[in-house]
Amino acid sequence: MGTRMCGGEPAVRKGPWTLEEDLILVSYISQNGEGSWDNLARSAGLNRNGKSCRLRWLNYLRPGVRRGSITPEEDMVIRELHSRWGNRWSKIAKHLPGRTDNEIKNYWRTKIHRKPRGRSQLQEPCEDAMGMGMSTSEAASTSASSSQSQASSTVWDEYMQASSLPHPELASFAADHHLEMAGVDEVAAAAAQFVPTEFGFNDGFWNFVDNFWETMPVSDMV
DNA sequence: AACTTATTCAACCGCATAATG
DNA sequence: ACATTATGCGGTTGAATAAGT
Repeated sequence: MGTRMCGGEPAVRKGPWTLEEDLILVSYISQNGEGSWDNLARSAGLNRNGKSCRLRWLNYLRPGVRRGSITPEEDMVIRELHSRWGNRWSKIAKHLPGRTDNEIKNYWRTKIHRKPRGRSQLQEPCEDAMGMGMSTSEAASTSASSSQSQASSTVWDEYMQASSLPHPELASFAADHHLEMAGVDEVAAAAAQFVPTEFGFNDGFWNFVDNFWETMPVSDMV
């Protein structure tokens, strides 16, 4: 996989992103902003198509993207919103700060609405993740995914040291994640005090978000 | 230890819609 | 009004790895 050759011409790269590509993409966007993805890919010198760049940025490299296990509160929100909207992953993701549609979709498929793949279908019935005690596979997944997600964190480590990026505006964060949520202004204002000056959000911010879910009934959200 | 099966999740694909000329 | 291009979304796949035998 990865690069495919086509009549000797180097094809547009596919497959997993390398550290170098991540760095190129991040530093390019930090200087020129996101959008115009096809053009961005060309201008940045990335041998990728625009869609691939967009996906990589939105799901993994963008500041504020939250990694790690889905919390019980998030699980609850996902279930509630899915019951209301169905597979509207991006819409659901807007109500889960830092989570992406892709991540929620994967979570739903693998943890909530488990549909066995592969040969043996006679596996255990849909185990309900409501138990929330993360199953053994959950714990395993953290280490399983480490190889790839670790690449991203390494990128950030290097990037943080090498660049002096302006801090992303909280407003844009709120716009990205809370747009349709009731009380967005209050959330943004209250969360602002936790936002550190460096790139990214600190624990206080996420604690705030977690607490927010406890106090904000799902039914209050648009 | 070697092999098989199950699981996870990053990334791709195709389609729909929006934006632009 | 139409054609073309860009963007966004949801479904699906496949490599990597864990778990089981």
